[in-house]
Amino acid sequence: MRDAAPQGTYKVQALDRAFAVLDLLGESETPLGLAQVASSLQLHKSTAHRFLMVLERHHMVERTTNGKFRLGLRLFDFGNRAIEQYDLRERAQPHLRRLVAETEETAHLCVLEQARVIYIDKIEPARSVRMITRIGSSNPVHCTSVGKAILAFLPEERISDILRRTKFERFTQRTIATAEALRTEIEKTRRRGYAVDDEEYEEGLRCIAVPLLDAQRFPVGAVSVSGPSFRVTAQKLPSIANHLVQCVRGISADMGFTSASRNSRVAWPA
Amino acid sequence: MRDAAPQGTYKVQALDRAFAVLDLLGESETPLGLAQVASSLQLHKSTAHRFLMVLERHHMVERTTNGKFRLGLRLFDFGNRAIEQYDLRERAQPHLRRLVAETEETAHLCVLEQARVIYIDKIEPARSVRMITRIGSSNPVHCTSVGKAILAFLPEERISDILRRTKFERFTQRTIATAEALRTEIEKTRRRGYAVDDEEYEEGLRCIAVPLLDAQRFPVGAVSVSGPSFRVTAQKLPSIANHLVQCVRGISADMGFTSASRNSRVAWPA
DNA sequence: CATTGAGTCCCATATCCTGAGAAACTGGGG
DNA sequence: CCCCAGTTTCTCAGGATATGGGACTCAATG
Repeated sequence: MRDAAPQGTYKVQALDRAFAVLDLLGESETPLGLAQVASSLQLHKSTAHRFLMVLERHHMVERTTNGKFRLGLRLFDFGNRAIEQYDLRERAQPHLRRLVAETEETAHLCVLEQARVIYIDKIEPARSVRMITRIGSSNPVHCTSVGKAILAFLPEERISDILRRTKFERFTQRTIATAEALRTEIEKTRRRGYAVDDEEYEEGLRCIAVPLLDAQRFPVGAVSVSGPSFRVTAQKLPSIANHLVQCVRGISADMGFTSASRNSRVAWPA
Repeated sequence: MRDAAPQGTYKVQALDRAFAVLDLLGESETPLGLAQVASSLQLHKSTAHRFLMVLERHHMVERTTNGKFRLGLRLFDFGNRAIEQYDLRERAQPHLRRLVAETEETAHLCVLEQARVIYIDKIEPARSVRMITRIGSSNPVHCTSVGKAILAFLPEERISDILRRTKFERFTQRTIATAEALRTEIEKTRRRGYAVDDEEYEEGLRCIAVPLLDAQRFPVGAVSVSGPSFRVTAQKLPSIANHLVQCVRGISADMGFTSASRNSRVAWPA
């Protein structure tokens, strides 16, 4: 769905196909039968079958009792290992919880990957409309507060690279649809220190984000607070931003991102 | 590490290799360079390189700033999707939290996959020695309370199948090392309704588990409470077991596992 | 400056994957 | 009970596809 045509200089057909299978099963709400997989991906049934058997041997997919396929728990294992290397998530959690307690709105923790932001954690207030975000999923930068927050503190070179790769898809009336508009928005963000998404991604949803800077003032991620526009009003923005800044400061301290530049950045790449 | 030789009738070399790469990166504490990957897996430099490039294109691995490779966040995405299909985890969480509050020990939620148990959630008490379990990882059935709890309520056929496939690796002095011994242990578990792991997996760690039964009284998982032996004493076992039973009952109710047998089990395979 | 080791890239070859097709199931309905 | 349609499983020979030898670059080291 996201990147339908995985082209590139290096190719291993079998891998592209295998990931296409996993993608398909991941997108699907319900488990799929062999025939469905084969036809969806235009694979020969015997090819699809072989792939599924191999994937099953690796526990990347598993079969339900009625013989259909769905994603396997090995992926869950891998996912946890992957995220573990970012101990950011773990360290940030207590701070996020406090933030949620203070604001009573949903908080997200994100990092930038390539030209998109990935949600690596979400904390929801005790009772609230449940947000539809899925941890692990990614969004474009141009229509999210976290995207703009990170963008604003990136070196110019990275910014233009990312803007070049962004498609500026429209989601609502207010979605920022051009690179120029986003540039002025970034400027604004940089000045006031926090980014706002005012129903630019979803009707009725307002978000506000602050970047998380490492010792070199490089944005390693961002924290946001999101809620329905009628609760997250314009007047409340500064107050929420303040909570966000406190939260981010706490995380920075925990991560050892003190202003004194660290001697090595080996363990903490962008 | 776990299953070093992924043999089977169906084979796709490229996939086996790709997963070996992911495995390697997942096991490794630190990111690895191309040369390390190639030599660890006995792959040619150029082969390893191509795989890593393709995996990177799919975001299954990513490069740190110093050019080394580690697991990518796409895996995190997949992992979350995989676990989402088990809404068990989500539903169970509040109950687990309460259980942890009551017992002040760590709680785990597990399911059975093939012949091993997989930890799909872990809740830790506010302050406690941190347990080393990693969510998503799997353990054999014979040395864990959850394994025994599930085993005890499985149909005979499945039990013998699993016992046949278990290697009865020893971890401590007390590890149950034979199928016969495990059988009598299972019998005991069935009678008293809860399973105990008395330092059978790790020195000084005692666990107690209760199975989570669906409407057909089929064990879909298990919940356990674990803590240092000096706190989780023999006298406390019945009391903890009681909390566990309450917890599991709550989850069952939430999942709709009422005693009245449900009309369809399509959505809930083993 | 030579040397060593890591990473990137190209290309002819043989290996490994592909997909046609047939067999084995499954589960309705007549 | 039998047949049929749909699905899954299995086999095999041909050829597309991944393989790995090797050349090249770059950086670090002596």
